[in-house]
Amino acid sequence: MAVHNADIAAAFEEIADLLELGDENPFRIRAYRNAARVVGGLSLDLAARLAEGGELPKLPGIGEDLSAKIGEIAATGTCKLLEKLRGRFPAGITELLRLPGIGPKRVRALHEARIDSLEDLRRAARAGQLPALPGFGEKTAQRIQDAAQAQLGAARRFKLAVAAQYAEPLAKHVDGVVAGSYRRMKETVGDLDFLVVSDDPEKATARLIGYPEVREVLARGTTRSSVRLASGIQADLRVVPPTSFGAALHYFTGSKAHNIAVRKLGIARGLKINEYGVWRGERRIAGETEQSVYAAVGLPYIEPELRENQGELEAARVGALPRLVRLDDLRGDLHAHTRATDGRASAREMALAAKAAGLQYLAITDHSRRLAMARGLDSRRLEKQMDEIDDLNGELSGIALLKGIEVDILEDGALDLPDSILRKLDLVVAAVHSGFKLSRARQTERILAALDNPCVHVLAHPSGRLIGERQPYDVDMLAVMRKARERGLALELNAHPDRLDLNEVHCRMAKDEGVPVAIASDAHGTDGFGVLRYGVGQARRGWLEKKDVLNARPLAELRRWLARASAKAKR
DNA sequence: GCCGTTTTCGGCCCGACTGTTTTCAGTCG
Repeated sequence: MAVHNADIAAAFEEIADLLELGDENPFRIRAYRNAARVVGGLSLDLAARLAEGGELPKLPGIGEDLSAKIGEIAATGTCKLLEKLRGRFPAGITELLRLPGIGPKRVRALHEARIDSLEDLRRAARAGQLPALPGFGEKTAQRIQDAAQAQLGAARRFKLAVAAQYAEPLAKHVDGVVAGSYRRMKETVGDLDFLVVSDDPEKATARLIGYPEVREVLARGTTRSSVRLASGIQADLRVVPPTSFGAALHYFTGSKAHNIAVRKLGIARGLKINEYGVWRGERRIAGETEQSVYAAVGLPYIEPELRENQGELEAARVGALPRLVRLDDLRGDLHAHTRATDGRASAREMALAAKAAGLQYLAITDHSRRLAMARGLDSRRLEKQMDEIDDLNGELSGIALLKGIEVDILEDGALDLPDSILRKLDLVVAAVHSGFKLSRARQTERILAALDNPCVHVLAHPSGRLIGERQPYDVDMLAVMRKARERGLALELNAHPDRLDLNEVHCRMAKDEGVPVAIASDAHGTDGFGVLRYGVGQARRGWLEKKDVLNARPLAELRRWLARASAKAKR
């Protein structure tokens, strides 16, 4: 059973939770949480590296002890400390920590009253036992009871595109900007953070509370308030004076780990950084803009998508920040469907919509025959579509159509259409749409075999995940990347907000491995190109620059790349 | 548990809101 970085991170999180329940040194607990975050966000597979006899890289905040624990968990799936801590508390008690309004102190109080699970908690709440516990009053007890019953423990996160539908109108309503993980373009958003500049906080707060979608006011203070919207999403509002705008925006954009790291840099320079500014003693020396905050600690501006304390501060210090790809860098789109299969528009309509979206080329890549549900194309229908595209290219100006296919990778790694027809296309995108449950070894072997087919140019949605719905299939992504590199192929970053696949970690891996990434809309209708902005957001979180993105190249250059990939295959 | 152009020991980000705790702890972001 392979141990993944996510498993190591989960073990460290659980250790942190259990140490917290044991009232251990908070800085030791923080060290474990930090290690969980660092390991979880790493593109290098640590267990695989160790299994090959390699060394662990030097990781920030991970010293001798945590390195040894990584080795232990990589080898055995667990570690002695974790097992010892698990023995100290009943199984499942950490789920209580996930409830809003409950932290380690109250979980301990519950534990002492023999309340050790969500089920125990519901029973005790119904029996009216909670208010009598130390540190609990009527209101706390009621809040916890509501949360336990509503299963709020499984903190709900919203896909970025869904959050956008709530965030943007509300930002307009309160005349503020959205900060938080939304601004960092994280693929899912837990709550919405709004920042309003005003010398009249009362008025700004009243506007939030008066928003028609507000269902519940969770907190209401002089500068900060929180509400829950009808959709279930929580919105937090902060009001600051104009002189503090930059410091506040920086603070509320996060991430928390990035902010802590920046504040530490401040401390080293004798500065205090909070949401009101950068302070030397009583004097504010910066804070009107985010740039001024970074400048105060000797750094250039850092883009929000990079602010995860995953190396961006070190890169900033040595002038090595990436110049992140932008939406307007995209010249074309390499994955779109038409009515011929499961799309909703004709090739002509899609071409015009792509042109209107500012693109210069669009690959038509309908499904292949195996995907019967989508009326996938066989060779005969594909030939017909190719003729249609030739005609359209003769007729349309300002947009070029590429003849392509999204061909299924069958379970044995063969492609769903014969090479004889695939060779006639401009672009072949290969994709897995079945057999998600294959073992890691078989899945990897299957995909590597498909990438060895000389006709293939791009691997679509490489992990197969659907955010919040379907786990990625188990595949050795590093092996896939190395094969793509060897063959001169690209990997797709499918920009559909349900997919965002490659994820940010794999984007960074692709960059490190020198594999170009195609940011593709997978549009099924003329309104399908708007999602490219989410793909670009994810690419930016993965440190990708214009030069790393295949479809940021002009058409002539793309054609040369496609020809080279094909020529390489023929050798 | 980590870490060092003040330190190998003694620090470790900072502030707001709530509820119950009569002066502040717990939780959250």
